[in-house]
Amino acid sequence: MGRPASLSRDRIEAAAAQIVETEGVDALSARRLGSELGCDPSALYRHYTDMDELRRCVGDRLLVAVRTTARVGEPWDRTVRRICIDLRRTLLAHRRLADLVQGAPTRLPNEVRISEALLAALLRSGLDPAQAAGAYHALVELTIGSAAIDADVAAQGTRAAAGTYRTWRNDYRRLDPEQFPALTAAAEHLYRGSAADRFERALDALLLALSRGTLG
Amino acid sequence: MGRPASLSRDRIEAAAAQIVETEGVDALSARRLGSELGCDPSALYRHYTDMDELRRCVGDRLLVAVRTTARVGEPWDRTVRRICIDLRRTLLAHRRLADLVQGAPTRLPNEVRISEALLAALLRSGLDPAQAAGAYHALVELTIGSAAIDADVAAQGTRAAAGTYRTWRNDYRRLDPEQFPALTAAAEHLYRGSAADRFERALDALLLALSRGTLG
DNA sequence: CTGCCGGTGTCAACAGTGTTGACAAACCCG
DNA sequence: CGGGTTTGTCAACACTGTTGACACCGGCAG
Repeated sequence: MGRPASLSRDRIEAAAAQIVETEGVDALSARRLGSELGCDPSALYRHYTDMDELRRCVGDRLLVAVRTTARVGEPWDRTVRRICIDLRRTLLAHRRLADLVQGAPTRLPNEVRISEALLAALLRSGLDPAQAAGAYHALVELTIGSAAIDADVAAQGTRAAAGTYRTWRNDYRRLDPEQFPALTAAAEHLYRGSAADRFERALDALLLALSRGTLG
Repeated sequence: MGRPASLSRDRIEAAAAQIVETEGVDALSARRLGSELGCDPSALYRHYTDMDELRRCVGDRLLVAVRTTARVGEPWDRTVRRICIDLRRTLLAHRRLADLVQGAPTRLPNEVRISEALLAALLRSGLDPAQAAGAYHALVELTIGSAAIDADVAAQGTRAAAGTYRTWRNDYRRLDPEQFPALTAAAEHLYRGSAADRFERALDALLLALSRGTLG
């Protein structure tokens, strides 16, 4: 009953995802989305309580790109590593998508799927559920944190990012060596290589600690 | 020469920090700050190019609370641990302060001070500058990530946070065990204890990996 | 069939936001 | 005293999320 719906959560989220992919999350506003859908902005409030709820749903939808199907014979730590790297890459693929996901867990389909895959791999490693939960939290914090920190620079593209990193190194190097001996000494090595490499090394360190039963 | 200034970066930032401490960063707007200072909002643009620049400066100012003076005879890993925990606590102390700091490094006074202290401790451990830089990145990513993830819940206060965590556990527990065996099995142990405890365990795992020269 | 109930989209409006360009006040220097 | 310069004021623009009244229109009951 009622007037036939021309909108649906699916159609709305598809259009919203399109906007986010091409223009970044900052371009996603009620009016912009309305014009894309050919409807009044206020119509969106018939399907979502908030723009915030809509944003969370779009954020989760974009997480479909994270692959979680475990490959046969793959060791647990390779699975975990692959998922975390994929998750981080997906978060960085769209400008500031990380903003939509960080904070409270959404418990939406894709997030649940990724959590299940991570925990399954951790349990497969022989950890008991409590230890697996601790490891899960540590891995997610590192992954989301890395994505949040790198989001702005990653949005520039790799060429521009390299220039930005060089600028930062120079800024640190130019500090007074008397006052900041460690920082000036290490300046040359800060923000070296790609952010992805730095993340993977941190991830490997954490995974090694996990495999030795350090955490939990 | 020129009209005598009634505003200054110091006075502006002090008022802004006051607003952030009492009402959270969302309350910090040009108009709100102007009314606090008894001046027109547009006057702020004589002292900062952007509201974004102003926010970064305020964010850095609030980092004064992070203690970095190394205690005599303190082992390097205790120093690192203390600074990271203090940094995370400070970021969580003000509603969404983490938002102001994450992203690009500001290279403002307090951030430089904290970076210097962290790198000094890492160099003291015997790492070479390149390894210290890698360790620094890993530690900062974990710390900022933890703060970013916990920000919303931490703003509720510890009592309400416990209830929120219980709700999440219940949501995960109620999932279909056929489809999500690992998640339902570990649900009981997710978001257990305080977020600070979870962070410290992750931090310890990372520190242990560092001390064994895993990273870098 | 009529009439109404209720879901859906439209419209106008409110209260915010950051930001800019023209203007005026107030000082220093020549 | 008359510029020149800095600093704050004012009004305006282009946005944002959100709400309440209204109109549309289908299915169901009488």
